[in-house]
Amino acid sequence: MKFILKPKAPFDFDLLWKFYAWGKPSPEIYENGVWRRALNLDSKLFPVKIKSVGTTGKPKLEVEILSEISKAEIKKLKEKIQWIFNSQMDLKELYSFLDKDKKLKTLLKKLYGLKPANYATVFEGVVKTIIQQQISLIGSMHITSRLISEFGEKTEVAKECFYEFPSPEALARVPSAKLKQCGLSRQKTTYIKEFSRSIAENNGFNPEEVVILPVSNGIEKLNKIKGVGQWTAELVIVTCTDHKELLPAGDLGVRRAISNFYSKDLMTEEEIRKFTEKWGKHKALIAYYLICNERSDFKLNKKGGK
DNA sequence: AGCCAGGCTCTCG
DNA sequence: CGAGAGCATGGC
Repeated sequence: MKFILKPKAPFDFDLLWKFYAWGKPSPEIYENGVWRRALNLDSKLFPVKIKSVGTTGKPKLEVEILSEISKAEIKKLKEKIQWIFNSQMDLKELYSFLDKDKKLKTLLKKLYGLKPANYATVFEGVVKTIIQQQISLIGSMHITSRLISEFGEKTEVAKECFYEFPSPEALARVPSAKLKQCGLSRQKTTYIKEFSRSIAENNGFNPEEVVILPVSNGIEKLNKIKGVGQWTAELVIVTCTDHKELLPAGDLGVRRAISNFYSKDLMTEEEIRKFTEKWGKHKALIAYYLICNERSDFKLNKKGGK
């Protein structure tokens, strides 16, 4: 079955994936303008395909579900999809803010209609962000893809594979040695297994709660997870919740993007915090725009991947 | 070839 | 406390 989603304008569906298309399951795959992945709702797996059938000014997304689905399930899935694409986000305030700044204004032309995606779940966000610690973004993407291909749920429709991120249960069950084979360090293997097991066993901590908590409480909760320090917690907050006022100022990528844009030597975390005070509640979004701006000429997977 | 890349925990002094 | 070791991969 198919239905149409109408995101809040402006919204450029394809723009985001120019920066993140990867060709391997992340678990989403974006090819030729079509985004696909499987989504797990209450232990049922739904293969989903999405493409843009509108324009940036009048955005429309065609959503196709390639399995049996009930009315109630459609409603839930729709909410999930809107969440993942942040499609209802209102960019008006951000844009009038950027427009008043001579330098930031230049971002509007290139990145008009860009919205940041959210990770589908906080669980997925935490695991991915732990993998990203210390190593390069590309390196972490390879490892994450292997994890998904090996241990994620998948379903095939018309010879196309749809992947879902591995469940806590699945990752808790996988022997450490097999996780390590994906390229994870010994420590990261332990962090991910312990975190997965604590959720699978339902030890009272539901990471998804973080979405509705105030930032400081969310970070506090996340910091209790072994393997999650300040950097990881802050990244999870900006990539998994609506708290876009938070800026992960200690992140090297953020520091570089902001410093470069203003032709300054790499600023320290403190300098970044001071410098971005005037950005108010738009901090994370502006930083996100700067990172994508930097990446416009940056190509992933040059060699076609292995 | 070897260093660096979107850190974190544990250990030691 | 603060500094330092150790860890893993891919890219340059």
